[in-house]
Amino acid sequence: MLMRDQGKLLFITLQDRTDAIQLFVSKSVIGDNAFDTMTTLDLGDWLGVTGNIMTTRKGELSVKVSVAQLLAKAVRPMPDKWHGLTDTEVRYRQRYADLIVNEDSRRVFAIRHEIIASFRRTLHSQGFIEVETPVLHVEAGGAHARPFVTHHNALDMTLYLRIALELHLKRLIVGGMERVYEIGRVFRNEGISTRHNPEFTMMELYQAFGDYSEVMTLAEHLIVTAATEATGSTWVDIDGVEVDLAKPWRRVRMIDLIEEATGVAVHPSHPREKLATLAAQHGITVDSRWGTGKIIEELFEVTAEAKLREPTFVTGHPVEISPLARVDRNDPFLTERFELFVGGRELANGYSELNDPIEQRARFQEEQAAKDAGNLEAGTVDEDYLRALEYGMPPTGGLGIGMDRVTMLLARAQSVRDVMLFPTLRPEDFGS
RNA sequence: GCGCCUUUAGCUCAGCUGGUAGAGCAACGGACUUUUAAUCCGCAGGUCCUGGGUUCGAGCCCCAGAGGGCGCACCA
Repeated sequence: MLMRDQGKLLFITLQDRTDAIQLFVSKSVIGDNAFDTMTTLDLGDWLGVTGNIMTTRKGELSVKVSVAQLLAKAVRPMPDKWHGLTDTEVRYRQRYADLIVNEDSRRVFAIRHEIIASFRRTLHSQGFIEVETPVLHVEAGGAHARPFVTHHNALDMTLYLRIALELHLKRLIVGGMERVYEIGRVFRNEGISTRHNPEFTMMELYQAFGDYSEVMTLAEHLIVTAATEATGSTWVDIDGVEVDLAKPWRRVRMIDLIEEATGVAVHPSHPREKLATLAAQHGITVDSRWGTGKIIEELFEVTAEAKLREPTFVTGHPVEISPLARVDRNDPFLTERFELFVGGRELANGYSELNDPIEQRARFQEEQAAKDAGNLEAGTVDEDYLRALEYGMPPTGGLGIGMDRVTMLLARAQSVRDVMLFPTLRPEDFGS
């Protein structure tokens, strides 16, 4: 609440999560004692009132207070009522204070909620079942990332916080659930930036009898629908330019984007020496362990990725960098995979799932070999997952969307910390 | 991990060539019966992020450290 004291009259702005209303408090109405108590109220106190609706002379809809009750006292001084709270560190550490004071902060988290609710409605309407899978993993698979490591005392075993939802959800496709999704936290033990927080929220879905093309269509539908339902518009700001998400999104192969950018046609089947030379010309230090697929990915990241302002599905990732994706039915060196880029940022990733247990084992073994050679992000052989595939997984399309980044886009936030209620920070020093 | 920037009252910020710390709002005391962050008068409020150093004297200069921001790296 915020008070304007006028002697024998008080004007108080009372605010809750939905709106604000003015209170009109007259000394002659509530009596001297009650009035004196009211004048001791402070900015931020929680107040309950009863009274009649009235309009003041200036036309402000108000509650003419007959009874008021202090519900809770704000003992700590509120931030400045005009300038608000702008110190980013305090806004992130003391989100409660930020939310009390900054309407824009409340707006961002309202949008975040509406986006997630919209996703759930869309998926529900298309027959997807929401599930929950383990956060504590015996092996951290489904993505290339360094995991957080923890320990279970009673079982005396090492456990990893999940880096992806993928492998458990596909076990459920094997189990015949056909359309499943999970919206959940994943953890990656890596750097922090305006686009990265160690824990973040992913939505992953798997659709039996689908493929990467159908899943791209679904990704587009999910995000455009969420934009409309959460913000009332399909327009977003990308690097200062207004872009309409409703315009159909381009689909283009990674190797074609590299050719656009460099003027040189590339393909994972080309001689490694040729690709390594091209990469070096673009300032890439080529690691001796990289195959042609990894070099192509690096070329894409350096020459093309940052230019992808408008929503773009980049497709056809090399097999080498896509251990869980099915090989392209028309090109044995590429996969039926895509990543969605908006404003130069990756928002989503998906593919036609690899469902051949023999080929999957071979891919896992390559991952394991890379890990043994010192690649900390490489995967391992997940025997239970292979056993699941041996029971038979139907052709399946899979999709993962970074919910925080979608929220950044739709809420027009500049940092991922602005769309997470409690971003990861170093611990605060409270003295001793 | 590297670079740049930043840290002064509860909040938002000033603080000159090094001379002993300020404003507005909030708080506190008082006046006011139709105000819209913003009436008027008065009063109080400080580990100038921390620790060293230079100096007669440091918020300011130097060194080291801490928190935060941004960029790079990392993040398929």
